[in-house]
Amino acid sequence: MYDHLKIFKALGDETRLRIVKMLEVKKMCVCEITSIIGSSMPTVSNHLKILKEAGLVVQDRDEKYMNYSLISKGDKFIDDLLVLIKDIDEPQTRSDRETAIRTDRNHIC
Amino acid sequence: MYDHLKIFKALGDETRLRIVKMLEVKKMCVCEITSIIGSSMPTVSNHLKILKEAGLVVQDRDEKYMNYSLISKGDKFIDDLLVLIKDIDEPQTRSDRETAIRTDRNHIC
DNA sequence: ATTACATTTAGCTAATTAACGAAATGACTA
DNA sequence: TAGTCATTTCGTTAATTAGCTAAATGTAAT
Repeated sequence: MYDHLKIFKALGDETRLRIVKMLEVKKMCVCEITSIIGSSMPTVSNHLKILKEAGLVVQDRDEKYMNYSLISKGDKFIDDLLVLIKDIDEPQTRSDRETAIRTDRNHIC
Repeated sequence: MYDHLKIFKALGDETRLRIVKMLEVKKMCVCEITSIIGSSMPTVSNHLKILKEAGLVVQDRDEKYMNYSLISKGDKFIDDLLVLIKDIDEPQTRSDRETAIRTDRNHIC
């Protein structure tokens, strides 16, 4: 499967698009994302893997947490795509972003 | 399902991405597309419906043929996305485009 | 070492998706 | 009205996908 197809497949899933839109506002660890998405941790972890393999997100460890964030300087196609996605403003993902801002990982994880 | 998700789902299928890339080079009727894609006409017709409902392609009748083409002036998100997609150059879709140029509907349909 | 966060695997549902052939229907042309 | 291109529907099959729980493993901090 070629890269661009992989990218569109990654984004063509509601849960993964929700995750991408949340990561626009802040870096998040798996358990924060899990608490907002409402799926199990293995499920969320797998979605993150798919996003990572599509080149959309990157991970870095922050002490005991694994932080996920949108890739900042990657492929031109992906950078431009992420700019386009920033303009998406839709009730579910907006609510997720507001929740994400209010969420403190020290209370959740 | 909200619009942007519908768009990514439409593009997250190899056959439909092939169709989009072919439509970059010319308007095509269903039987031309069918002959290049190699699926049955009902199948291709359904893919075109999905692309149409995502707002990516439009149709217009040209005599006995139904021409499909990429939307030229639509939603800003879609316009920008189609610009990004233009840069995709990958063996399968390139070959499709070359075939499309060489294809004469009067011989095929 | 133990704890905490994360990932992976396995085995399992359930839902969705893509495809087919065949047949009926539409839409338009000649 | 007969022919052609296109669409839709039906019934079916096969593959993929998303989700779960449970359990094992990895990784790093305390």
